[in-house]
Amino acid sequence: MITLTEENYIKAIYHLGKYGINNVSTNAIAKEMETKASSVTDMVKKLSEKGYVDYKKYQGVTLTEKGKEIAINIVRKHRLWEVFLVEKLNFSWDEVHEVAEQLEHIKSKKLISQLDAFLEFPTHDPHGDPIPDKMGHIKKIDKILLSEAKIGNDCICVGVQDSSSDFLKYLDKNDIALGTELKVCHREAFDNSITIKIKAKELIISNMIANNLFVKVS
Amino acid sequence: MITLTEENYIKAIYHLGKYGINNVSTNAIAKEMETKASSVTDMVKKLSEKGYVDYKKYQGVTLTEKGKEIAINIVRKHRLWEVFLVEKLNFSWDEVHEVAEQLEHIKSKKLISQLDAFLEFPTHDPHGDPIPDKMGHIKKIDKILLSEAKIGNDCICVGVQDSSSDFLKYLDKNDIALGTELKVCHREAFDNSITIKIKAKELIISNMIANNLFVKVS
DNA sequence: AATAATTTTTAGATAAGTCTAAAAATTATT
DNA sequence: AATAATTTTTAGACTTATCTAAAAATTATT
Repeated sequence: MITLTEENYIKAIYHLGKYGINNVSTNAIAKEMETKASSVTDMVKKLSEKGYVDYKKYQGVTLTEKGKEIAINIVRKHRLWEVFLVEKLNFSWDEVHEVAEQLEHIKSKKLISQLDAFLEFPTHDPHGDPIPDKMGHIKKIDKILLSEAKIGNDCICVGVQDSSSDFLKYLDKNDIALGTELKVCHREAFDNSITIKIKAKELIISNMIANNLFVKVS
Repeated sequence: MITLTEENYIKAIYHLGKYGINNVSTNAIAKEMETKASSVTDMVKKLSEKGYVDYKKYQGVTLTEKGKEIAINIVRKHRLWEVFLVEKLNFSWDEVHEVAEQLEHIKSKKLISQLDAFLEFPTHDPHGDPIPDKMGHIKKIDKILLSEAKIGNDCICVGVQDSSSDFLKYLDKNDIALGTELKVCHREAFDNSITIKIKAKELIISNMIANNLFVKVS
């Protein structure tokens, strides 16, 4: 059996490993998990013994296939629950994360397959992140950061990088949601802020915002 | 903060205390929790320090108001989730318990109040047990055991005492569900088995079955 | 290449929850 | 009312996951 703590470590390693980093460092995990490096070393040894990660002293860890399977399943559960909370229980997209963090650890194959069907097999969660299917396959969409879009591009919002409450509330306030169409009008050389047009309205967006919003160029 | 283990002990004490027993014994809790009496003593001391139970050595425990509140909230969550599983995710009534045991520990007030609304404020779970409302009030219905019904009584099934998979499957097999109407035709003096009539069909039911099925005499 | 800075690991301690075995208290039996 | 049986508690040990502080290894800097 796998414990809740083990699941959380595996999930953290998965998320850190996604960005091209193959040997996830002890310190990175400690930061992500808000714990101490020494605790991470202990846990990493345990995960290694159980076959969830490959680990060599001082070299960081990489998920094994077995570990990756578990991570993807947790991500799948997390994202399906997020869809449920937004679609069925009227949560807003900045409220779902904490609750989904709890729900993702519920163990029942039937629960998840039925939930998936009940939600009509959604492919993306409320933040635009893809939901792995039953087999663990993840559909990648060719999204770019709004900060990388070119002047004149017509775009459609497809996801967020940061899903903190503050960022999502900012988007809500400015009528930016997934599916919103916008045009990149101007980039200010000095601070890389950009002017975008949503419907008729113009809006100036800081580089930091543009760096956390994914779009698809149409 | 209250731990998962503490919640489970409080729930067990609540269920044991319901049947008129005021000072729930260490051994009874140990049996219910499938653990050892010594573990119970340790935990009961902790629950007492935290103000969830009144406890005097060798005298058993009673839930305080604070403890009862927690217990009722867990019961509410458990039963709401059971309704969700049956009504929305097509679980059968013998499959819901295990999963609800996990879901009942999810902490989010909004989740439960929204789930309650989504399910249209159900008053009973799939086994006929009442669902406490937001304030912890529990509506009692005047149900009796089928074994206590008199010959000639017209009854309607309103609940089960035992909700083990075996018992519920037996009921399914014999077309007995909540809401099913039946008439008590005959009681066999020797073994207290009774003959009931459901629609046109007659069925002989052992005393053990009749002792676990709640009915309302109409 | 030697030293400094950083990262990682080890060693030992702590808290939660459990266990076994033995002691103490309660309840039942003669 | 004394003894037997049962229940409950205590004492000490174990596991999981955490921590601090110090040691070891790696990486960066001069």
